[in-house]
Amino acid sequence: MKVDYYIKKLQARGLKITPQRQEILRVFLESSNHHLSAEEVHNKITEKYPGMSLDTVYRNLSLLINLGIITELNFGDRKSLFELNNTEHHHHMICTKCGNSQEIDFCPLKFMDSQQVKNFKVEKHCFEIFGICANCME
Amino acid sequence: MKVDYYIKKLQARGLKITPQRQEILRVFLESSNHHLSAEEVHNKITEKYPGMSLDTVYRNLSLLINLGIITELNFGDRKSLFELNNTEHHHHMICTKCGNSQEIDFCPLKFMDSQQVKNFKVEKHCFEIFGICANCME
DNA sequence: TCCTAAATAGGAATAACTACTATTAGATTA
DNA sequence: TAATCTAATAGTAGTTATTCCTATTTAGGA
Repeated sequence: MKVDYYIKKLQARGLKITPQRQEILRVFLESSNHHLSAEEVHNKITEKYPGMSLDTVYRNLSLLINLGIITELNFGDRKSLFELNNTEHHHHMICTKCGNSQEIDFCPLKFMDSQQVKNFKVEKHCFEIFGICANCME
Repeated sequence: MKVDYYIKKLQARGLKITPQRQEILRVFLESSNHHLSAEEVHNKITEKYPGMSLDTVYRNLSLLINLGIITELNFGDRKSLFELNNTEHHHHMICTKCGNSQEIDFCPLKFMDSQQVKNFKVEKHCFEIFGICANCME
C-alpha cells in the first residue's frame, strides 16, 4: 500500500490533503516498527520537517482511528501506541522485560458463542498477553 | 471474605498491618462498584479519615497487585481501575456510552492451543470488548 | 518501653495528552 | 488564475493520572 491509497480515503470523506497528514501516513508506511507512539511519529517527522505541532499528530491520529485506517493499542504503560491497519487482524504477546511484541492470529471474538455478546453492539475489542519472551527467559 | 483474610496474606509476607492498608481493603470489600479508580479509593477513605495521602493509595494498590490480591484494569481512558480478586476470573464488556461493564466468563487463554503461546511465560493477559450495551441502544 | 526499618503525608515533578486561539492554506468556485 | 471560505495548523498553556522525594511517623520485634 502506498500513501495514495489512504489519501483517497481522506478525499472520499471530503477531508483536506495536507502535507502533515501525508507525512504521518508516510511514517507508518516506512517504519520498520509497526507500533509507534504519538511522540515517535512526531519525532520522525520533525527530523525532516521541523515545525510540525504535536497537537497536529494527535489530532490526525484520532482522525485516522475514526476512519479505520489505524488502530490504537495499549501495552500497559500509560502511553498509546498506534498501528497501521495494513495486515490481517491480530492480537499481541508483549514481553514485559524487553518490550518486544509478537503477533497472535487467534482472535477470541470468533470463538465466543453469539449468546455471550447478545444485546451488545461490539465496536472494538482488545486481547493481549503479557509475559516473558523466549529471548528474555534464558 | 473479610479484611482479615487479606490481612493474613500481608502478615505472611512480613508486611506491616497499617490502618491505611486495612482501609483500602475495606473500601473494596464494602463497595457495590467492583471497579474503582485510585482516586475513588482515596475519596472514599478521606470521607471518613481525612489526611490519607494519594501516594499511599497508589503505593498500596501496586503492593496488592503484586500479591495477587487485586487486579489492574484498563478500560480505554487513560486511568487505571482496580478490582478485588474475590470472584472467578473473568473479562469485561464495557459500554462506551454509559461506561457500565458486564462480566464475560469466556477466557481466550483457555481456548488457545498451547503451540500459540509456546516459548512464552504468560504473566497476565487482558481481553475486553467495547461497544454499546442494550440500555444505550434503544 | 525502646529501637529500627518500613510506611506515610504532603507536596513537587513528570508524562501523555487535550484545549485554546490566532494564523495559514487546501480546495471549491467564478 | 484569483478570491473566498472554512478546515487545519502551530505554538503554547492547561489538565490529569501517576510517580518521586524527603522529613516524619509508626508497627512490630527485641
